[in-house]
Amino acid sequence: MISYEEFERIVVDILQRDISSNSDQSTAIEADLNQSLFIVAGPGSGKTTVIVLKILKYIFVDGIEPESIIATTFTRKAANELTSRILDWGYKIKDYLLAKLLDYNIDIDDLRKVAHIDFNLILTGTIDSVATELIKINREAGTNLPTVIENYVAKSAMTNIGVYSNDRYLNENLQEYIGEFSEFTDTIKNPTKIAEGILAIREKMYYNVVDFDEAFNNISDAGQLLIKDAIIDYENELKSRNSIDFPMLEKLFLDKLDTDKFKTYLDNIKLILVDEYQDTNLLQEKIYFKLAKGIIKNGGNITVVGDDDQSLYRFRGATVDLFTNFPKRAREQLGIDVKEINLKDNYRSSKNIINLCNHFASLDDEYQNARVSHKPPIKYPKINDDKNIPIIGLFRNSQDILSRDLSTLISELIINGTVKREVKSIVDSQSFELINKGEDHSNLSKKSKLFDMSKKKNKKYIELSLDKDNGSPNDIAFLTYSPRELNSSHKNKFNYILRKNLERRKIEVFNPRGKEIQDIDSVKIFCGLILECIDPDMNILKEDKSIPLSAIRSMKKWREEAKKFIDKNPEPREPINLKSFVNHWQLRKPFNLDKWPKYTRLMDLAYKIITWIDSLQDDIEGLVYLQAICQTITQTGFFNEYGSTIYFDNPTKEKKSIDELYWNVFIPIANGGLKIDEDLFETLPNDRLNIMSIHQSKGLEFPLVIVDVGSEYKKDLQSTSFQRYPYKGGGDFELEDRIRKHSSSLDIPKREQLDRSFDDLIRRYFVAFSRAQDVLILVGLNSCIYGYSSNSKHKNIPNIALGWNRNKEFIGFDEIYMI
DNA sequence: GAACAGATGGTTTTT
DNA sequence: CCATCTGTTC
Repeated sequence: MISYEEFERIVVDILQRDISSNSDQSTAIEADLNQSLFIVAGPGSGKTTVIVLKILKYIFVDGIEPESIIATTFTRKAANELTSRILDWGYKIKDYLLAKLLDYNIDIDDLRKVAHIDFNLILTGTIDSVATELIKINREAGTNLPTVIENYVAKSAMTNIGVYSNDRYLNENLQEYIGEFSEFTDTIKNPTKIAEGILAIREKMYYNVVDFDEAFNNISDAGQLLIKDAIIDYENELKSRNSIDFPMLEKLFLDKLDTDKFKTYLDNIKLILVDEYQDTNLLQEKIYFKLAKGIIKNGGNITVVGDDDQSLYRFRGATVDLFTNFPKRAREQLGIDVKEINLKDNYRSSKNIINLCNHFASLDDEYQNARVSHKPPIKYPKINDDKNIPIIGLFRNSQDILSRDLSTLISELIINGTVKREVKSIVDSQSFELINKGEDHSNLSKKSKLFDMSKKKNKKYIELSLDKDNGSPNDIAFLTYSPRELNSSHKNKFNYILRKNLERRKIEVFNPRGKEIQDIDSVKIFCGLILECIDPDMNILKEDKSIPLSAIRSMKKWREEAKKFIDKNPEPREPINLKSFVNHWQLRKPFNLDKWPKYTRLMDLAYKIITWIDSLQDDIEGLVYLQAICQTITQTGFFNEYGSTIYFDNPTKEKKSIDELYWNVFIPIANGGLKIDEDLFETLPNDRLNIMSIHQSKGLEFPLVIVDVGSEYKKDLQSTSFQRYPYKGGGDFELEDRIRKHSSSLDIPKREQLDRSFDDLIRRYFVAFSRAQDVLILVGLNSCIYGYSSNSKHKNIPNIALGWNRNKEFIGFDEIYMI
């Protein structure tokens, strides 16, 4: 339709993107239709731009039909962004071309072709959404499409059908087998946890394409036999309801691709583009390769884009080797030559931040063996650099002081638009070396010339500023290993203290994952009130000896809070107040009715109780919590005998139906099995400071990024080591190894479990550091940098995020300006 | 209410 | 492994 040169010109004119200025990008976009590509795209290298322009180039220059293109990515959020970018840019170019063709009245055929382009026909989405869509389009006439169930439904089904039935959870062999994947204990007795364990094993079997029959036939271990039974029962239950879960969906799609119905479809596709390919697992690779076979026959190509350094989804069966070895695997299985392109120019971050990221990625020698071979460092293409602020360190003696100083810094910056701090010292590699040798604190300043600034005459200052017109808390992100505000024993963690400090300074914080739903006050009262009504003296609770103690504790707490709440005599008091309502329920004494009903749905009781709890009806966050609870009540009712209904017609039935509610609704809530749908929070005002886990920050960027590298580490404790310096691989890696033995085409991972654990940690902090555009602040306790003293010995806390390597050498960073 | 034994649980993340 | 909670005993 148009030449590539014209396409390039239009992109400059209409989209203000100069492709030709970046040779890596233009090679990727310009490539011929039959040239498959392996694009290694470092952070901030504009990979979405490349993907979108590559698609548009094939449409406008090569005349490829949009319906013969598939583009997938890893998360729904990223998929939405990709789709809207394609539509936005695609229609901008189309409109421009139409106007131009009309003006000059060049070629009526061309005009017709351009006018007919419908970008909505490009199949974009996650692999699962694409699978669902294609299964739907290509289904046999008259077949019923299965419903895909969400994780919490799967968990409830596995708990009920797989673990609770036949009292499997009481079997010691099963408890021990699941316990083998736990770091600290030998047996797991909690039925919900056992169900999670079985689901994890099963999911890994799917994702590593294990032959189930073969694996199941060779079992002798009693625990494994029970797992097999649980999996079979679970799958039969789903089948009988025409439901599938996510792993089954991908397997189904792979199988369907072999059927005749799909043949016509495969004969017509010409391009598949996969983003975030480093997070692909074997099952997904098989799907992509099967699609690619058809595509290559049609003269098209498969292009994968990703960054091995940002692979964070091992828990989903992702294997970074599939990415690093993609050219080799494609040659062997598809018989094609794939061209490797490195997008190394970074348009996101300042020079200092890029230097830090490069340095960080190269600190650890062993890590280099896990990366794409000969990977070039990230480059900084800009010439003019007015703001090149050094990496800043904010370290204090206690969490209180740290949160106070950090929150004053943030609030001054947001409220005044600018903030200035004196540089106390500069920690450089020389001082790192001395610290590593265990030098006395007071000796350091003498030996390392840069170390102590406080006595110098020319004091140094660092000044930060936010964009005057557009600056907002949104420009700042606080990244942490865990966004939790409370620990397992409900004690406040640093995130909580920080949030309180910020709120005191009028900075609102957004941290939906900070609290589990069972820690929300109104939820505790709500659940406590329901329990008070249905099981007044806890008789049923006490009788059921298998309820985990931790759940009993939480439920007792809820009841106490509920009783306190009843004593407050909340509104409404007419026609009946809360106290008498609960009383009537406890005595099963009808109110406004002739006799007590034969049965009541739990939802009906729940809706009545809500009338006394304002926050669950009025504020947005309350409504989200309420919705999560109601969902649990209705959805889990699906898989059990009484269906979230209490029967009063005979005492045994009443007891059993209430006991079932404990298992299906209240124990999961108490054990934290309930997840809140974060999309529902989107109605919240967006001028809040984000506290998020590093995972959540993937794909995002912020002008100012604060990374928590050690707010919780006072000592070198084993319990925190997996967050900073693992001493062993852990259960996930053990499971990975065991499942891989049975995998159809993947070997047992070559790297040791411990090495993989280190690799993952390095990748995580690489992602964290590379989110920053202008300023990166590392925060933590002083003990993380200067060590802690115990029995007058100077001790260090090894920490990957602060520049240790896996040989326990403290290499550190080039320079950190301590404020 | 102190001192102690025994139990308990421990991160992240997606479709 | 270890911090923390619960329950018991003096």
